[in-house]
Amino acid sequence: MLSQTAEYALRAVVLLAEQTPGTPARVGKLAETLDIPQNYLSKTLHLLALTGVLSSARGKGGGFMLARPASDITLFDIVDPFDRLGARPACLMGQGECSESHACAAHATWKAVSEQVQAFFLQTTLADLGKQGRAAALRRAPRARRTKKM
Amino acid sequence: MLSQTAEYALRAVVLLAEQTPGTPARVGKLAETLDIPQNYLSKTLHLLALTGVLSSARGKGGGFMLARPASDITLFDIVDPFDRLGARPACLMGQGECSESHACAAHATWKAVSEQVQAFFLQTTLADLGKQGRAAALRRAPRARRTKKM
DNA sequence: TGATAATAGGATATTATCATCCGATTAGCA
DNA sequence: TGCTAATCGGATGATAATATCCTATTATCA
Repeated sequence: MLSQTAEYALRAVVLLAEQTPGTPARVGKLAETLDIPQNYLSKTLHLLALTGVLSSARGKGGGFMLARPASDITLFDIVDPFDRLGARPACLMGQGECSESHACAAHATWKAVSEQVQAFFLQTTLADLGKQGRAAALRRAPRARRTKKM
Repeated sequence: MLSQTAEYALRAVVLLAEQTPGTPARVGKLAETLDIPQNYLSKTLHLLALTGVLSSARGKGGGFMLARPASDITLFDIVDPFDRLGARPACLMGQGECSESHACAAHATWKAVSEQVQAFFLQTTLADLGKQGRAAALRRAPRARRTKKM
């Protein structure tokens, strides 16, 4: 679903959200905890600093930390710089223009599902991830109708 | 959302479903119509023939055609050989085991959305794609709450 | 039975993603 | 002001996905 890079970013930011606010965390420590290549994570987090999700401090005692409250950071903010969730052509079949009027074969059916995915990333904040218990407010999906063949 | 290969497969099979049944279509013609590299499409369709979705005939007058009625072929059947939709670890954060008991931070929230996506592929058949008009039976997703920053 | 039209499929090239290396830059502290 | 700890970031290497090439195989038809 997500690229490796976006997944790294997500895991690192979730970890940062658990840190005591105001104190930056070193990339080396994060990378070790999460088992992610350090230099790679460094660049990934750097990009998130450029987009305003994180703030970074160089030099001794430096590191990365959230740039704003967890409740103000959506999963979209974290993932989009890497996976372009927004710019993605919503069309399943890769058709250039696939609007209501000029729809591809899968358009109508896919659109509803696709919007739910986008809404999830746009609406879920870092803070929401903490409260796992009552997060099942989202209604469950219906069970699959057929079993796989193959 | 889908890999290039899976998208090619989907578009080709949709086109095959529109063909008059019983008469195989040549890869060369399909590739030209869909603007897909011919040799690449050839292998893609060959794999679908191996999984039983298509049947193929060699020699003069040969080609590919659906192996069973369009209403018996789900999008999952077409896409899974390439993108392993089923085997995909359902965990957003790439955590190895992410069950109800030992859940990652995003588990509960993501699960509902993820299941809707899977259900879409499992339930939607090639035949369904034809009837676009009334396909909006699937309820619409709620509108996004926040606007993007960046 | 030979010519022709089609898929079958291995080998290989191309491209994008993922990852590493290492020097440059910056900030804190003695 | 020099030493050290950290990010910054370009260059480069490794791996997987995508695409092409070319020959083998199979079936139809004259």
